[in-house]
Amino acid sequence: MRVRFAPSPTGFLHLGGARTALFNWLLAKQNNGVFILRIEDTDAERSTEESTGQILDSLQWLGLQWDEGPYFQSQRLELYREHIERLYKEGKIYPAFESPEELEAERERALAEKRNPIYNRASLRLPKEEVDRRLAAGERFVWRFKVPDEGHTDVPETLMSGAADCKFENAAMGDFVISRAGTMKEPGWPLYNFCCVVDDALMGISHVIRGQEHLSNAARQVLLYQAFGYPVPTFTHLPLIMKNNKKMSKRDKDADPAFPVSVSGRRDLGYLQEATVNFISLLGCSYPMEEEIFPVDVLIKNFNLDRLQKSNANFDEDKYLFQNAWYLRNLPREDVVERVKPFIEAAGYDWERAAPVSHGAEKWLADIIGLEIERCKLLSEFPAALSYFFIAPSEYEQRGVTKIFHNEGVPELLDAVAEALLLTTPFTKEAMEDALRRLGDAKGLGFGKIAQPVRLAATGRTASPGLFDVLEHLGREEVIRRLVKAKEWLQSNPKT
RNA sequence: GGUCUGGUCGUCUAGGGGUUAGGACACCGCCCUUUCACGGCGGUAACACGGGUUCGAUUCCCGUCCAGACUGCCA
Repeated sequence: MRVRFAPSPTGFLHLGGARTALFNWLLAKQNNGVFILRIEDTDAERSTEESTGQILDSLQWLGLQWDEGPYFQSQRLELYREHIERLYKEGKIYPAFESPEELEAERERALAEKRNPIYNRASLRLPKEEVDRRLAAGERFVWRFKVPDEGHTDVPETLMSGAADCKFENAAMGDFVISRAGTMKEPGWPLYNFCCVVDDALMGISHVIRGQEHLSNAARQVLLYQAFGYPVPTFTHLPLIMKNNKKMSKRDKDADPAFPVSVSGRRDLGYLQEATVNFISLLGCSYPMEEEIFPVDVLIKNFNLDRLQKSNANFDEDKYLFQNAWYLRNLPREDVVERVKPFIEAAGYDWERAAPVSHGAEKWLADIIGLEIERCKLLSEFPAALSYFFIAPSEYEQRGVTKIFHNEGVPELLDAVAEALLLTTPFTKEAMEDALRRLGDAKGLGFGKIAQPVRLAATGRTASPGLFDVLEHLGREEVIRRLVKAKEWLQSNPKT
C-alpha cells in the first residue's frame, strides 16, 4: 500500500489537513505501507518556502514522519510537460485562447440565463489552420481536456455514495483546464488536477485519502487516468471538518484567534501533540474501543476505513480541551514539566531564583507545576496559574475579601497563624497542618475558618491547591511575610 | 442555477427490521474535601419530515426539507 499527503504550501498546516495526513499515515503504518509527502507547489503565486517549512515542522511535531519525499511538483515540470505533449498528440487536449476576462463574461452570461456555466468549446471549433497560425504566432493559450460528450465517469469510492462508485455525468463537467496560460515556447505551469494524477500514477499511489471537497475533482482525475491508460487508484473522500457550520478552512479570515485552525497555532497555545493526534483521529471516525483516549499505537491497530463517518464532523473545542487536560495529567510528569518550562520562562518568571533556598529549584518547579496541573488544560495556562509562587499578591480576590477577610477576628487570626508557623519545624505540610489544627482547636474554630483566610493571604485567591502544599513551596519566610502583609492590608482596608 | 455528498442526544459518535437506542464531551446533581480542581457515582437529553415495503421501521425504498462541498488559468 502506498498513500500520500499532498498539501499546497500556501500557509500553515491546518487541523483538517493534519487529520488527512494522520489517516494516510495510520493506514501506511498499519499495513506496512509507504507514506509519501508531496508538496503541491505549482501555484507559484501563492506557494512559499516558509509555508513548506511550517508544514514539515507541524507534521513532525505531530509525529507523522513520511517515508518518502518530500517531492516538490515545481521540480517535476518536465514530467508534466511530457504528459501534456502525449495527450496533445493523441488529440485528447486542445489549446484554448480565451482570456480570463472573456471567460468570466461568458460565465456570467450563462448564470444569468440559468445555464450551467461550463466552457463553451469556442476554441475547439476553431479551424486547424487558425489554431496552428495562432500557436505559431506565440499567442497565449491554456490546455483544456476534451471531456466526452456523453456517458458518465465512475469514481471508485470506498466511503461516499454508500461505498458504491460515484457517478458523474460527463456532459455536465466541461472541458477543464489542465495547464495555465502560456505559449508553445514558454508553456504555463500545469494545474492541480493534472499534476495530481500524473504524480499519483507515477508514484504508484494505491489509495487516495483526502477531503470530500475533492470528490468532484475525482471525476476529472479519473478521466485523466483513463486518458493516460494508468490504473485508477481507489478513493476515500473524508467527511469535512466543520466549524460554525462551515468547512474549517485556513482561508477563513473570520476565524477566532483564540481557537487557531493551524497545528502550529495550537502548539503555541500549549495543546499537546498527543492530545491533538488523539482528538483529530476522532473526527469523522470511530473505533471499537469504548474509551476515547488512546495512545497512537492503539490507534494504528484499530484504524479502519470502514469505520469512517460519512457526515461532516463539527470541531468540538470542549472535547479537545478535555483531552488535552487529560494528557496533561497523565503523561509522565517530567515530560510535562519540560514542556511547561518554556511557557513559564516566556512569562518572565525566573524559577531558579524564585525557588526557596530550602528547595532544589528543579524539584521545586516540578512540584509547583504538579500542584496546579489539575487546574490547567493548556500549557499556556501555567504561568497565570502559578503566578503567586513568583509574585506576592498585591491585592486579594474581591469575593474572598468580603466573604473571608471581613469576618470577625481575621487580623488576629493571621497573627496567630504567623506565630504558629514561625515555630513550626520542620516547615513541612504535615507539621503545619498539625500546628494549625491545634490552633483551631484552641480557638474553637473549624478548620476551614483558618485555612480560607490563610489561603487568601498567601495566594490572593479563594481557590488554590492544598493549602499546606502551597505554603511549603512558598517557604517559611515568604509565608510569614505574606501573612503580615495581609494583616496590614486589612487594617488599611477595613470592612465598610 | 448545476453537479455531488450527507442527516442518531447541544456536540463527537455506536448501533441496526423487534434494543430500556449504548458510549464520550458539555451540562446538572450527589459523594470526596480546607477552597478550587481532580476522582467516583447518578441524571437530563437524539433516530429531520411525509409516504411506502413489512406482522413490525430509527434501520430498507421513494419523495420533501435541511445542511455542506464543488461549480477557478487555487489546491
